Amino acid sequence: MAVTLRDVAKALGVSHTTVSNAYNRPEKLSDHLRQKILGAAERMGYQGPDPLAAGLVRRQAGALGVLFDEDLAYALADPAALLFLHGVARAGQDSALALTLLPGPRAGGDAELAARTALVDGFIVYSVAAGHPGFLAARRRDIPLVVVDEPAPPHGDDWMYLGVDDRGGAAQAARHLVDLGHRRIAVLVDRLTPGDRQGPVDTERLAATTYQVARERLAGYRSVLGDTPVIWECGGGSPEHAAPAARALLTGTDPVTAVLAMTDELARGVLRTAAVLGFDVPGDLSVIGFDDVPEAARTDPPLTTVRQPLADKGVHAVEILTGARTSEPGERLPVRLVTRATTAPPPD
Amino acid sequence: MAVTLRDVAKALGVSHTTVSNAYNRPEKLSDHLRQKILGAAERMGYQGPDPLAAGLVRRQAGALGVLFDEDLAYALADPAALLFLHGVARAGQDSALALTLLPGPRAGGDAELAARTALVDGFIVYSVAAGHPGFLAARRRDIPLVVVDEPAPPHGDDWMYLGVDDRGGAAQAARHLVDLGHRRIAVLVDRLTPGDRQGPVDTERLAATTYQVARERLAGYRSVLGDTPVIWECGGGSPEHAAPAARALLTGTDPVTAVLAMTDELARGVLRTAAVLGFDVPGDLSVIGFDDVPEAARTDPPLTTVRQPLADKGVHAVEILTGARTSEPGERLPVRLVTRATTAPPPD
DNA sequence: CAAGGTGAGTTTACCGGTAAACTTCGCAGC
DNA sequence: GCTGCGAAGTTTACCGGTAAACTCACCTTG
Repeated sequence: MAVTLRDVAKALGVSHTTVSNAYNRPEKLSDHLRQKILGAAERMGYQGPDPLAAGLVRRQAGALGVLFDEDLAYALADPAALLFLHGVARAGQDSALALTLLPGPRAGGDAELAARTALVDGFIVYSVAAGHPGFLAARRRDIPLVVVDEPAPPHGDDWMYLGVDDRGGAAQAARHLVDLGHRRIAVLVDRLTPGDRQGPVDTERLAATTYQVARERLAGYRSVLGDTPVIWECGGGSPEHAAPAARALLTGTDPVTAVLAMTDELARGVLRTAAVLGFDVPGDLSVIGFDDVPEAARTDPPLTTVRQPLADKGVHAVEILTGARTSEPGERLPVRLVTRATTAPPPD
Repeated sequence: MAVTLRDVAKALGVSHTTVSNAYNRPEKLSDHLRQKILGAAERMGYQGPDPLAAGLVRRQAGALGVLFDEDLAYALADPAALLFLHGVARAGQDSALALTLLPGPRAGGDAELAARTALVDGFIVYSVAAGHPGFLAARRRDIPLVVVDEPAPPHGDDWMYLGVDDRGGAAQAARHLVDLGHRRIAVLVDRLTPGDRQGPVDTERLAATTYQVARERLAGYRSVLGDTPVIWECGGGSPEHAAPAARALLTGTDPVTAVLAMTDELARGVLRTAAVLGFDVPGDLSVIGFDDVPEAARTDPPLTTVRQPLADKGVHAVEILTGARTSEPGERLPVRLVTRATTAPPPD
């Protein structure tokens, strides 16, 4: 039987509220009494006010929940997600908020249950599929929720939303290639819908796209390139997932001279595969990524990519959640092309 | 005023317990009534049982707290901490536990308050200075706590502990260099005590070491090398922190032929500085790290290092905390030298 | 000297649930 | 026809706090 606040109060002959105040509102009692109470508490083995009980009556948990699309371990392995989390952590720290990473839907854990019962004051939903059970459960709770990137709000005001100018960034990247003279260009996308489907994308498949970010970036590429580019779905976001696609696109009957990868991770995969196949980048092949994760500056050669402010996005998300910043509906942060060394005019 | 469980019960003329059971124990009531209750709840805008209230009476939070030595953002930037977190996340997910990252002591946040009030069922303390206020507060709570690496238990049973064979690993690394013929060897350590002191370490400073891991690894190095090696304190753990030290050691009057870095991050810094200064590794200089983070395999040339099972450590920590694994007091996981390409006999 | 303030506690009223023990009722077994 | 029993609910007793309103003695202040 744990010692409670009332036990301490009884032992000292004071009211339990006074003991509570000794912990939470030192100014409400004399210093002398406060020391006496704290001393007695220590002696009696009282652990201090129970956080759960305090949280219940205060109606706050002191933590922010972060929801990812997949496994937590996967999210931590993704440089973009990680950088975002950096921003969240930094901002959360400033508000003395802990960060609660919710278990993803993949593993044994039940993502819905987790989101329904998580002890948090708000949710940050990072790039999650529209039907994600955890997301659905989180939405039902009446604590603030901000969606980052994905899913896009169907009506514009279903939930607070924070994204970047995916379409504009993609257009910039495509424009850069066209300006360099490229005509045979391929687009690499991780996924168009949840699942691990891979291979070239036809019109029908393209129309079935559910991921909003993929849709926007593709729209951006196509706004410059029209229908010409081959689009290839990789079935996953890691560099390894890009290898088969890169191999096919570089060694096929009509090899491309440039690849627009929808993420830096995929771009890294392309770079690696190109090196293995003996292609020179950017001599034989140009590559552009998207995100500008820290690794992008360290690839060989350094990756030309579209920079989005990932860490800032994390900071913004927290600020929107805590009300420190008002979000215009559907806010989108700017992006810009960072020209490094993986792009050049096509051979000949 | 939010709708409560009792409101729903009243509206349907059933007992509030029955409504509670509709959510938590479906088998305790008929399917028909359950659907009726869930439907009414939906209609009335009831959000489901309040997690805080449920947590209070159940005496559990459904989350594990993770405590780092510094800023959260810093911890997320450290590959070793991150890999550890991977393991924790994986294991936590299997137990349907959320991961609560506590704000560190650096930023505005009060680490003690955070640890005292965190809504968690247990603490994982990762490599934290002995006097860390958050750690002290966490210890006072009567929920399980497992310390990883740091601080070492003064008496062996003050808290559950999980570490690795730092001393043995360091000895292996030193032995490898000696076997190759190296005699002028320097040791790079991030810190001996909290703070950012940097420079060569004299006997007095060495004796003042408070970080247990540093102490153990140094002991391991010195068990092979004796008092001969120069020890240099970098004042921090990032690759950048290693640069001044490397510069001094390589360009001084009596340049070393090998560096034992206490972490891979420092080793990476040495590699980088050596390259800048035109030293060939391993021709002119041998370097050994410690940890074997993923980056270690990708340095140029790939880093010889002492591998410790970081992710497994995370898994173990969770298992110990949840009681799925019994920890022998002061358990230490094995390490082993991974010989890659940064070590060779000294020049001439 | 009465009115008003302030410091230091106390009283009272929740916060929103869950679990264990208990009641009822229909039905199978002997 | 009596006993036993499981299913389906209900009753009762907490869980461990916090906040707002109130009391009361002691000071100021005009």
